[in-house]
Amino acid sequence: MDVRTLCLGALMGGEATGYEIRKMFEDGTFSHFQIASLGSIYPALTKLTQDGLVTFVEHEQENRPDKKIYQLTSEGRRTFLRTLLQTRPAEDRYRSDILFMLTFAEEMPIELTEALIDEFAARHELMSQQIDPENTDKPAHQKSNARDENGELRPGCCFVAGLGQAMRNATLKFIRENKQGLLDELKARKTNKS
Amino acid sequence: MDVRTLCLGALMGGEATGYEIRKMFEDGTFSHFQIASLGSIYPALTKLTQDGLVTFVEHEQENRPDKKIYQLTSEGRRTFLRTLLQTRPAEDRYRSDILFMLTFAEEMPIELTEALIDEFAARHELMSQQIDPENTDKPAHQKSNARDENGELRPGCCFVAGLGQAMRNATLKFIRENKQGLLDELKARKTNKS
DNA sequence: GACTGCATGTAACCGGTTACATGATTCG
DNA sequence: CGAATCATGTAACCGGTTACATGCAGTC
Repeated sequence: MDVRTLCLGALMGGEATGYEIRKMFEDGTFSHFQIASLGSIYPALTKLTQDGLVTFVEHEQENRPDKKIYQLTSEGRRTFLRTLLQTRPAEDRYRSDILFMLTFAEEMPIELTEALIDEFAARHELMSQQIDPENTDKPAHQKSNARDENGELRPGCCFVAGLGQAMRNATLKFIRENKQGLLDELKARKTNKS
Repeated sequence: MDVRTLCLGALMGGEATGYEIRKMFEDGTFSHFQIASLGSIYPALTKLTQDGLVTFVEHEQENRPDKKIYQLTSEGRRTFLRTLLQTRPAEDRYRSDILFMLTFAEEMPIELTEALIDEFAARHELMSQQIDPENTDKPAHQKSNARDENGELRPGCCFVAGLGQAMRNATLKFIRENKQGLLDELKARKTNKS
């Protein structure tokens, strides 16, 4: 799925600026399973405007560059919905340098192994907080995209967020339960060899 | 982490052909958290050979193109280890078209939602079988990379594989427990609206 | 007869990242 | 006083994917 489609999806939850769209992928609703950087979002939005799938209203701001608040056109909405129906979703892909590196735990100093595990846990802990199912406490002006026009939580979002949460919890639990075991075994091996 | 480094890592478990390396990322040890396609592996291997980080022996085969069996040089090994020590691992990224699509469950026919969930579950189930911690039953000629020269399971690999397994299990469990709930809620909403 | 697995390789293409440019404000 | 947040935009670059080329063996 290219950034254009992703942007259309982001705008399904209501109007937003390019900057806010990035936040949805960085912090918000979509952060666990899609990414997109500003360098790709802005051109995508421009292209979508040319194709008539989105429109924007320019809001002047003092001491700040003008805000472009984007919105789906009815054709944009239709196009996105059609895409949903027609797209064969690509395979999921999870990339993790840390896990790749940990595969070689034997070959590196134990302190590094521990540091890597801790960093892994810390990062996931952070994400975990961001998805917190009842992230209702966020300031109202933040486009969360998880609610529809009536302010109701979209069931699809709940489901997906819940799934993300379940994954993270399992990850963190596994680390809590197995980190020490790994470190101990590595230590044992080292003393055996020397 | 670029494909070159990934290839070096793949060869840490012993010699392998380009084709076998791809399998490690497709099916094997690394399949859950890194990917690499043949189109990137072969050029990477060529480059690594030029740089003296790997060598290969050509094995003639009948009725088949020659096999190039690659192996780390001692410099390759050193380089890889240095990379492990020096690299700041990039952020983990999980991309899932299916989860993105499911976010918009409200907007699509219930059958599609169900089909997507089922496909998601099926794919994860498949991966789950591939990582099966005691995947000892695989034919011996398959380079698994999970064992060291003495045939012992590398503790790092165990840990990472276990983590992958824990994630998958949590995912599948969540789906079992919440799929029907989501579908029911979607149905309820539809009848409410009409 | 078609497809999959083994086995290597090349090259066009494309998409996204990174980095730069600009600039005020607020927080630590 | 520097860093981060808000806010947009451009362009070079790069890395990897996709598709093509080749060919035999075994399976469905």
